[in-house]
Amino acid sequence: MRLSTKGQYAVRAMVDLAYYSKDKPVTLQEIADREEISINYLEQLFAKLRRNRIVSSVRGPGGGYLLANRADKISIGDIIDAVEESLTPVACAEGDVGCGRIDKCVTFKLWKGLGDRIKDFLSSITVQDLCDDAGRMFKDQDIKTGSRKCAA
Amino acid sequence: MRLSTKGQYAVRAMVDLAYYSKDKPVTLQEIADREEISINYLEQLFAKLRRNRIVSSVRGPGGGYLLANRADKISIGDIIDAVEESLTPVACAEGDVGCGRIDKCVTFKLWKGLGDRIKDFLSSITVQDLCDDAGRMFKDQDIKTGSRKCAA
DNA sequence: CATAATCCGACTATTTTTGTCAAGTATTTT
DNA sequence: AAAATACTTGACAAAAATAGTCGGATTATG
Repeated sequence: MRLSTKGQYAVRAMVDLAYYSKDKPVTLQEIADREEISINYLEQLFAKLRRNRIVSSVRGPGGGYLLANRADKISIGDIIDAVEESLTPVACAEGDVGCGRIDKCVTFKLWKGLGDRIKDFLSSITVQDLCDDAGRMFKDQDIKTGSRKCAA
Repeated sequence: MRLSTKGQYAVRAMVDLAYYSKDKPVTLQEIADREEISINYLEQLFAKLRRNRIVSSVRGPGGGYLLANRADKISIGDIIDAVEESLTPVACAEGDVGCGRIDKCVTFKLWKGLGDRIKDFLSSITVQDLCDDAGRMFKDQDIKTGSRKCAA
């Protein structure tokens, strides 16, 4: 029941981006340095984030990435959905249809229920919430202090 | 964020066991047939379940497995804990200690919160609950109808 | 044009998952 | 005691997912 690093990195990168992009684009290089994530790997993640319209990009010198929406409109669930395949704990609980034998499957309701809890929780927390936390935690310090060394 | 089949199989097998073992032990072969799970794989799972005192075993002809406790005292969380490593979404949220930088890590609270929700939910549902569901669903039919063909 | 940045697709190594297999141990029935 | 039944253990292995790398193409700026 582990979230892949893909999801963890994406959340960290998004918080970092929200925290540092006031108006001008932030480059992946900056984020990679602060968060200590390979820039090549970040590229993959941001490609997905862009396709899902979580971020927007500006090419060329001076370019980089921006949030596509207000930070308080982007939930953690949105981010993980974008880079990760799914938040449902088992395949048959995907969507609402199940395996076509819902009425006969004892465990379907269970996994569906669990998936709903997970989604509800992650939808209830926004990038803005985490940025506020970060602001309180770091005040003047650089935000990177927090994410460095920490596995999550 | 997928539960491995190990966890899914274990839950199905435990419900099957609870449903069919009124007093006498149920053999793995029976469970394997009904649930269409490789008996060799089931052996591994039941070894863990036994070590965690979720089930007890009876050897020799006529032997098999029994629940070690009342079905309403065994939660789904117990089962998954026994066969699966962990229910925490990220490594650093394991236990309560985090990475030793809790006070500096922006995302720790998030993952800890998610893990708590997952655990709370899975602890709130017991094998008995699922058996009751199964009883309502199948009435006279064989319970296996449900689990067969269903990925979960 | 040179440079700084994103964009894109292919490739690879490692780890985890999902089993299988074989030989052995313990127990009960006959 | 022998045979049948069932659990135990540990090694092995194929397949899938994860994590990360690499090279180059594209785009915009100055």
